[in-house]
Amino acid sequence: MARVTGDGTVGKALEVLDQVAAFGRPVRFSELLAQSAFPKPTLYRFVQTLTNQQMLAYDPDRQTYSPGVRLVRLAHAAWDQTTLAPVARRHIDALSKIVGETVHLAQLDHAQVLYIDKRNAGQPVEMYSQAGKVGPAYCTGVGKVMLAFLDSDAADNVIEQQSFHVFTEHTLDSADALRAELNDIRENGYGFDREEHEPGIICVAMPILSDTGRVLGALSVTSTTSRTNLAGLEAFVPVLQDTADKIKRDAQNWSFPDHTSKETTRI
Amino acid sequence: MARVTGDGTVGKALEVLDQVAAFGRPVRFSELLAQSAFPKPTLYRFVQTLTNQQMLAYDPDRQTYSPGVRLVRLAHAAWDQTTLAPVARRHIDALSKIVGETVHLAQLDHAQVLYIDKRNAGQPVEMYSQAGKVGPAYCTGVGKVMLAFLDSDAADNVIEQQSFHVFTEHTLDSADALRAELNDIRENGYGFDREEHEPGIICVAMPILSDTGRVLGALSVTSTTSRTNLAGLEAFVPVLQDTADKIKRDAQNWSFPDHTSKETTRI
DNA sequence: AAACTGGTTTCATTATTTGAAACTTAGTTT
DNA sequence: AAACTAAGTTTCAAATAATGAAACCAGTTT
Repeated sequence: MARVTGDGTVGKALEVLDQVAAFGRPVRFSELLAQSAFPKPTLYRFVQTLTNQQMLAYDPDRQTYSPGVRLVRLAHAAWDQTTLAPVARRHIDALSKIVGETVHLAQLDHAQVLYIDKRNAGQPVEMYSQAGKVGPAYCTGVGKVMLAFLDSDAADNVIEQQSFHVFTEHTLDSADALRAELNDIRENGYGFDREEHEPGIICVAMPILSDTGRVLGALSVTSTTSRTNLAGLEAFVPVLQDTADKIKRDAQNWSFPDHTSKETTRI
Repeated sequence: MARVTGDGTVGKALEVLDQVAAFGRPVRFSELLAQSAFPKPTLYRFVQTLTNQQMLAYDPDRQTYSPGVRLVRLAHAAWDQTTLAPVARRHIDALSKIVGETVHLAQLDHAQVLYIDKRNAGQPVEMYSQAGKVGPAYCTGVGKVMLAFLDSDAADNVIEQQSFHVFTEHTLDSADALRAELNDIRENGYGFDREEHEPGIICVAMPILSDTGRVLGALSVTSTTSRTNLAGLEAFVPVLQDTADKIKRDAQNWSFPDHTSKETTRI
């Protein structure tokens, strides 16, 4: 019988790590145990191991576990090497200046949208508090445009995992409704969020596709129904397209500076 | 014979993850193999597992691995729940406004200094590019003040792992020199970086200690020898102390808002 | 003091990891 | 095109590590 987790011991340990992170607050061992599939000593050892490895942090005063600092270090590397953020940075700066609205850069993680960067028109950026956040794929602009351009196996797989929780009266509430919408998006090359996630919040979203057609990520410009409407947002499509093209191009040419002997450098 | 890694299979897998992250750029399997202690099939399986788990990302076009996006999501949770950043935010904002110099907030990760937040006097913040960076503990202000207040077993362990690479003519170049310095710091309650890491760069650093005496992190105010000197920086000690106390207090009272039914929320 | 709760350890059983060797591509060279 | 090479992948028996029922050890509560 195939295990849910797969990937042996390492997969199980990472499952525990996710479980802790999902709590959103420091948790006690017993709380984890209560909702864990693992027997007590097994879970105990995983938690011990992860704590040793600084993947979890243990607060002896409160006797709680939370995600460890080692993750912050690793994520810095991930953000820098794997995400579109470093290549896209200057392009979304420019985009946000032109459109004067909030701009998001996102990628897919499992079946969710992972926000990688954000420009809050005008405001200085508060990065870490935003990047790393996840959102639903089926009811966000960036989510839908990315789904629309996945190959159909991958798309099916992701669609299957959507919750179709109804946030507003415009939320797409079924796989069929979503598939229809994805067809439209494929036709147009871009998509909207029509107050599907939060009332009064609308956006235009544009996929970032590689030359070979792989989905690299997505961009969106967000606004409110009090300031504009879908037609108003649609006017941004050319500049969004242009920005997406530039990011695509840079992402493909990007080659990492070879700092072979990297002694730790000044922050 | 005790393994270096310890922590069984999970520890080994995480060692591989670190190895990939340390490269600072996408790497091929063969590059990893060349510098790995693991035999080919073992390393191969670890890389496979980690990729399945999205802890690594595989680029099929270039046939390279890099740290995966799952880390970004996990780190968001870590930054939010485990680090001092969210509690310290308003205090370091205030501090940076008062002193008008660059302010750092750091914690220890393994034997290194991990920068958690930063205020770049005046400039708008560019967070992600900075938070997550690591630096040496033996030649930075924040590193030394944290070491000084660790209990002696932990300190010994960390000191043992320092490279004592000589960056400038003022860099402490031995465990003995460092230990002497740590004694002074323990006496005073704060410490300096006397151009030990980079010529012309100096700082005052203050540990953030819990009521029970545990090291929670450290704060520093950084400047240049062209703008001020150690005596000038020492004038900031009272306000640094005050800020550290406030962060300590808030960290201890901090209780996480209980969003039990956390549907994904807007970014 | 007995019962309970939350956390930790033991140890024989079981399942997983391990790695030498063999194999498969894909790319070069003769 | 055959022979060589390098990089990546699979096999399989032996070695090792993970597993979890049960027992144990604090503190607390009844």
